[in-house]
Amino acid sequence: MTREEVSQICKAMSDANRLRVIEMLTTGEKCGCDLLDELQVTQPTLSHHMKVLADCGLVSSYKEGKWHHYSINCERFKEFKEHLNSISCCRKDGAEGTEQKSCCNR
Amino acid sequence: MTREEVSQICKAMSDANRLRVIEMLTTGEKCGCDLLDELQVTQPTLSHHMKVLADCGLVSSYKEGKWHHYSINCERFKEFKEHLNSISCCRKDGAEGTEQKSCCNR
DNA sequence: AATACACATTGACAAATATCTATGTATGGT
DNA sequence: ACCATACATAGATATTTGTCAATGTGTATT
Repeated sequence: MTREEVSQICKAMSDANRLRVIEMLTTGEKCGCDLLDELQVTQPTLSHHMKVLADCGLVSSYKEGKWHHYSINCERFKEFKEHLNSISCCRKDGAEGTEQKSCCNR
Repeated sequence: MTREEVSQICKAMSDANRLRVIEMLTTGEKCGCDLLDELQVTQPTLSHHMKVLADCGLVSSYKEGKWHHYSINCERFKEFKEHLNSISCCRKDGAEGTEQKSCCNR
């Protein structure tokens, strides 16, 4: 997963309404109208948000009659989480005594 | 961690330059000038990005003489990753046979 | 004191984003 | 055939964002 892809997914998740959608989808797939009931936005706005979530690959959908069913793209979401988990914020070597107080190359 | 906090952190990570900064900080703390050497932005722009990263709590800093040393706030970053990991995209019960093809409440 | 360096702040601007209203397109029911 | 529902698209607008040039502040060096 490239840095651009990570940034695109983060951007998709940076909106509270879209985060809410993702939370709702964790309990199983939903149609747009179900999502719309819970959010304080108009239908075109939801449509826009779902496109953003689909474009970055986080959400999949299929059409059945009138309804579009949305669900989390589990594989994609896992890739994303694993990428973040691979970003370590602590030094891995056990040498606690050798902390470098300054890394500045000057 | 509230949804607003998650969205704020995601927004901070939604910029490729800021993601690059986070990657660089995984190898240890850096001063602004070190970061500036690697990025294709001016100093005020970097200053802006570092403020965004600091405001959401992802990055800490301290001043030493002329230099500001930046590092990842490990605790905060871990909180964030754990929050994401807690968002499951698959059903947990082992009942593969009972997949619901439609969740639409209509 | 004068200069150089590291960084923040201010103000400006273009691009991106979230949101809405209005409208179009299928689909299903009466 | 008509109407209601579910969703997308187009266009408009206000806000946010990324970026820069100019400038200010503190620190170290000469």
